[in-house]
Amino acid sequence: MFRATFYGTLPGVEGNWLSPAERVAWVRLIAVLELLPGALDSQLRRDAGLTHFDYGVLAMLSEVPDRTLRMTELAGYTNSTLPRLSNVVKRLVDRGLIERHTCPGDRRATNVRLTEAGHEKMVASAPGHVDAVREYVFDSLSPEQVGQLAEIAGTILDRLDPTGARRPPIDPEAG
Amino acid sequence: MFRATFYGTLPGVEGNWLSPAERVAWVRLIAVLELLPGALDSQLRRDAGLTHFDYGVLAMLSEVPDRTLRMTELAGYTNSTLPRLSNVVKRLVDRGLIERHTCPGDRRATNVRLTEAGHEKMVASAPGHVDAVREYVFDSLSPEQVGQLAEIAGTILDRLDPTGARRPPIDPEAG
DNA sequence: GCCCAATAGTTGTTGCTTGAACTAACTCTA
DNA sequence: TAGAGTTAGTTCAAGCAACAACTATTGGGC
Repeated sequence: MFRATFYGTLPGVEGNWLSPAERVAWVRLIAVLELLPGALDSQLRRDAGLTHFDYGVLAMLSEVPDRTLRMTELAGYTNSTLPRLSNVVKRLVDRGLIERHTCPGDRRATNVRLTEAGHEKMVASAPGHVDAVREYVFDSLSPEQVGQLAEIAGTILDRLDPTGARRPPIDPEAG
Repeated sequence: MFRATFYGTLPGVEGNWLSPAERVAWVRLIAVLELLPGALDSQLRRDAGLTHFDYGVLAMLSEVPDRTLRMTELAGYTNSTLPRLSNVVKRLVDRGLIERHTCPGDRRATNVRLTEAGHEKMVASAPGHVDAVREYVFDSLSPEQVGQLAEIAGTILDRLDPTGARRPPIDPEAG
């Protein structure tokens, strides 16, 4: 068996390399990072004609009061950027799933609102998507592991997004 | 505070929704999935002029015997596809970091080999990249969490890649 | 009241990924 | 030793994302 450690060490070269345990965790995390988004995208494209990002936008809107959010706020909550969101929103508007309104109070700003057709799209596609999420992730994790995953991902997020601007307020009792 | 749970429940609609604990874990995992690849990419582009995928290709080659792999094998180990790898390899060949050789035994196949320049590129960029990995991920995780992360990611990978074709053999003692 | 900086979005360009064709080479079978 | 089917890899077109440049609006200072 050869020593394909993939990341984290280069034999004979000085460096603050990862430990063996860290290397194993890192290789697997990278693989999940590379495979899971594609798997989620495939399921949603096939069953709902939506990208995972489209779904995230609609899901976010479907759960806020009045089903309306500012572009900037929505970009933050979907871990995205304004230019990317602007293009996606344009397509979703063309498909009648959301609508744009210039904010009356601040005419620079744009409010995005889920339409009734958009809500119906979510009603039709969310259960199937959640089934896929269960299949890929939660069905094979123990309750302890779910808690560990939340802790670990939260810790990593604190490093990636120290200000917390990208995290919408969550009420764990909701639902 | 509103109830932005983002994924996993649609009030008033039937569905096998996620539990509150699962929702928290899922929202955070999604955020890591969306932010971490971009963060790794930025560091490598800035400091080494490589994408994270480029780096993965070079890293994989740098750690196998003779620094040589088949295209198909390399595509599998980098969680990629043949078309994608084909384009990336073309660019890396143009930059002199790797070279292509038709396999003598099977003239359909192509062997890709890390050049000396490619190895030097890795020597120059790997330590900085590992520092970034530490900063984003491992510096703030306990040893127990590293083990938990390996377990959890491994379990998810079993679902995403049941055949294991995408996982190179790993020797945790290596390094 | 006017000017300058900051904020909110959009657009346009460039590059990359994906998926579908396509070529070339190999293997198995009759 | 054909022919059929499979495997390896490349190429092409379409769609999406990142980055930079741009417009429009607001607010603050003099």
